[in-house]
Amino acid sequence: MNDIFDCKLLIVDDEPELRRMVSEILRREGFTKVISAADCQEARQLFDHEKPEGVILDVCLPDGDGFSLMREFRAISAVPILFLSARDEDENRLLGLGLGADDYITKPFLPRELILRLRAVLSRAYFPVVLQKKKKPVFCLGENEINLNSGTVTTNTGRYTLTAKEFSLLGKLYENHGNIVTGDSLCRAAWGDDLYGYENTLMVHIRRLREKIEPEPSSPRYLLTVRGLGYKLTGVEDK
Amino acid sequence: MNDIFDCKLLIVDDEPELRRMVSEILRREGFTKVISAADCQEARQLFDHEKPEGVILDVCLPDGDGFSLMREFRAISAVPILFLSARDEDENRLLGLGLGADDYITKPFLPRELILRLRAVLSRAYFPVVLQKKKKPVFCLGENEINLNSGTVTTNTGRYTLTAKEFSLLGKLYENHGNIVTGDSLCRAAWGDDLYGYENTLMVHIRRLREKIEPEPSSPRYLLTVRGLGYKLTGVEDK
DNA sequence: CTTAAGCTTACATTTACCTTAAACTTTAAA
DNA sequence: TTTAAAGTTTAAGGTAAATGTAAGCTTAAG
Repeated sequence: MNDIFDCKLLIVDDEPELRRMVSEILRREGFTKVISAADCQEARQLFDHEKPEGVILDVCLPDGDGFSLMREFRAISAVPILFLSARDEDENRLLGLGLGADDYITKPFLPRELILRLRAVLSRAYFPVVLQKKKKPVFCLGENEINLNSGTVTTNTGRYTLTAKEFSLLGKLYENHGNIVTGDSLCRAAWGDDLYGYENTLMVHIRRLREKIEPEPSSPRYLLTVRGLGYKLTGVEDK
Repeated sequence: MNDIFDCKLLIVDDEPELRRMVSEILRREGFTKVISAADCQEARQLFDHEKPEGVILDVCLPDGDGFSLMREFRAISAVPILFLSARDEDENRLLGLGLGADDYITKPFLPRELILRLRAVLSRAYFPVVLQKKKKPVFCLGENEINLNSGTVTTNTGRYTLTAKEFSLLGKLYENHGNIVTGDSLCRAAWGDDLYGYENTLMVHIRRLREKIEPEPSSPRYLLTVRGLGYKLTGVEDK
C-alpha cells in the first residue's frame, strides 16, 4: 500500500441512507475501495472475505451492537476502527475507546470531520510518522550482500543495482524468507492488484533476479522454485 | 522504547491547576516522564531540549495560540499531538485535526477519556499495526518436523520438500488430525470439485507422502489407513 | 478359500517452469 | 527533439519434475 486512499474500507450501518452518504463522502474524497454491510452477520462475512483495512462502525445495529462486533474484529485483527453513533453519552464514548476503537464520531457530523478523523486514523495505522524512516533490511545470501536501502547486490565479482521490479520481488521474498510465496502474491507485490498480462513475465523477472543474486542462476541455491506453489528465498542471514 | 509508558510527555497549558491535574492523571496511569510548560516560549525550549514523544497542547495560550505552535512542531517533528480546548466549536476542532493533530479533546473531560485517547494515539504512533499475515502451522510427527509455511519435512536423515498435491493432502489431514478423513474429502482438497480419473491416484499420492513423513512407509505410524472409510493422521504434536 | 479394498512399482504423460531473443516502453542524455 | 540506454513485456520452443495410469501384488474380513 502506497497511500491511505488504497485502503479498503468497510462501512457497517443499518440505514441505507447513511451508508450511501458516507460512501459518497469517501468516494468524493478519493477512496476507491468502499464496501458496506447492513448488519452484524453481513459485516462478519465481508470482514472475513474482503479483509478491509479500515472499518466505520455504527453502534446500533439490528442484530447486535457495534461494540461486541468490534470485540470480535479485534480478536482476529488490528485494523483501525472508527465508531459512529447517535448517542452522545460519555459512557458509550469511553466504552468504545476502551475496547480499542481508534476514534469515535457522534452523529450528526460534518463530512469534513469524518474525512479528517479517518485520514488521521488510517495514516497513523499504516504510515506511522514517527518510525517512518525505518531502515530497510540488509542481509546476506552466502557471499552476496543485499542492501534493500540502496537496492544493490554486492557479490565477490562485482556490484549490481536492482531494477524496480526486481526490488519489489526480492523485498516480498525477503519479508517471507524461508516460506513459500505464491506467484500471485509476488505479482501483487510488483504490479499491484491490476491484472497483468502473462504468467511468464514473472518468470523472466525471477530469472533476472537470479542472475544477480545467484552464483549459478541455472541451479539456484537461494531463490528456489516450489513447483505448483510458488517461490521461496532461503539461506538468508540478517545483518 | 518497549512500552507507551516510556514516552516522554509534554503538557502545554497556562493554567497551573490544569497542568497539575493532567500531570497527576498521567502519573497515576503509569506515565513516568511528564514535563510541562506554561506558554509558547517555554514549550518551544522544552520541545527542542527534551524531545518529548507526545504532546498535550492547549489551544489558548498567553503568548500565542496552540495551532501555530503545533505548526512549528510539525515542521520539525512528527510526534503525536493531542489538543485540549475549552472551545467546543466545530471550527476549531476541524482546524486542529486538519493541521495534523492526532486527536482533540474538549474541556471539561473525563480523566479516563484523556487516558484512552492518549494511549490510542501513542500506540498507533509507536507500535503500528503490522499487517499480520496468519502463519500456517508447524508440527511434529515423532522425530519429523513438518512446516507448512515452507512446505518442508525435516527428518533426522534429511529434508524433503513437499509437492503441491502432497502439500494439499497433508494440509487437509492436519486440519482434521486425530479424525478420519474420507478419500473423497482428500480428493476435493487436492483436486477441487472437478471429477478426476482413477481411485488409485489418491493412493499413489498417499504413498509418496508416506515416503516423506514416515520412518517406514510400508508400515505407517502416523498416516494410517482406515479400511472402508479413509485416512487418519495421528501422533501430531503442535509446535 | 474367496473377495474386495488397498498397496506398490514402473512407466507414460502432462504441465509448470525455464530460457532466450526480440519487441516494446520508459528514462536519461546529447 | 532526437538518440541512446536501460528496463520491461511478449512470444516460442524446450525440459524435467510432478502427476497420472495400469497392472500385478498384499492384506484383512467373511
